[in-house]
Amino acid sequence: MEDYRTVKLSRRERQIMDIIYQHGQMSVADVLENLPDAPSYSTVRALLRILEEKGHLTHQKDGPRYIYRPTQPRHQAGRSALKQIVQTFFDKSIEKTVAALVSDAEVSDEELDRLSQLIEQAKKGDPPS
Amino acid sequence: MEDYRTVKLSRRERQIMDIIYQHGQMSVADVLENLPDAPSYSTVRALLRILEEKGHLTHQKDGPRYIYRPTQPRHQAGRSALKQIVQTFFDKSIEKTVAALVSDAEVSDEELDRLSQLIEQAKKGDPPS
DNA sequence: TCGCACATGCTAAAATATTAGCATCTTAGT
DNA sequence: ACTAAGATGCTAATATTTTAGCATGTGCGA
Repeated sequence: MEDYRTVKLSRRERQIMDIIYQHGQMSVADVLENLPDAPSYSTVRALLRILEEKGHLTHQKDGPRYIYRPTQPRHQAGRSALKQIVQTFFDKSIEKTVAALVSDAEVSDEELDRLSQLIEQAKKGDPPS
Repeated sequence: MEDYRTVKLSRRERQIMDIIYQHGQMSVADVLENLPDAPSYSTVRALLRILEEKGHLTHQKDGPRYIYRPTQPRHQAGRSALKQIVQTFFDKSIEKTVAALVSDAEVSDEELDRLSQLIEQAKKGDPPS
């Protein structure tokens, strides 16, 4: 699946997708609150409708209002987005990418330990065939 | 510094920035070649000019042609982009992000070993004050 | 139940992004 | 030095995005 962030999406559309992925699901009002340089309510509604037409969102009714959420699962969208970043900025190298992540200075020793475990598991759990 | 991918950039503008970050520096013709749904030469030139006006690119002359490259260093832009992804898709968790990276199945054992080393170094090299 | 608050449906205007074309300049080779 | 190939400067048309406004529907509390 193609990363929606590289797909033919306009600036506002991308902003909205990002916000909704971050929160899981949102009403129009929720999106409006979280949108930088917030436009009008109507504007947000129009964009949500377009994103639904394009197949990136669905909505369900919650009382009088619509609740929107992504059609593509979050983890899957995250993977694609990550892949795109790795390719663009880190020469497709997982190593360089992780290096950038852990050099953030705000990563605690506990977290680093958990990362070590994570990698050990990856080694055992998914050996090359 | 703000991630240029979340900044007020149009679809084409972002595409171009990504391509140039991926390659380091490029001529107009280079960009054109690498642009999906390639428009005309003039179009690409116009976009490069706009991106330069906005401060995201600079150019220098190389013989008869312009060579464009980003004003913000690649590693810095990469960090910002990564941060944005971590926030949007992985609940700001480095751990979840790395988990997604190493579960890619195409990560070799050698690479996983290097990752382990990387994390050990991070633990020793940058202890919390 | 009734009405108000607040939601959506729809349409259309304004702003911005995208594109192309022509005139002009500059380099590299003859 | 001259010229052809190919680059940029500039301007303007087209397409798309972004926005707002008004009419209409719907749920919840008095």
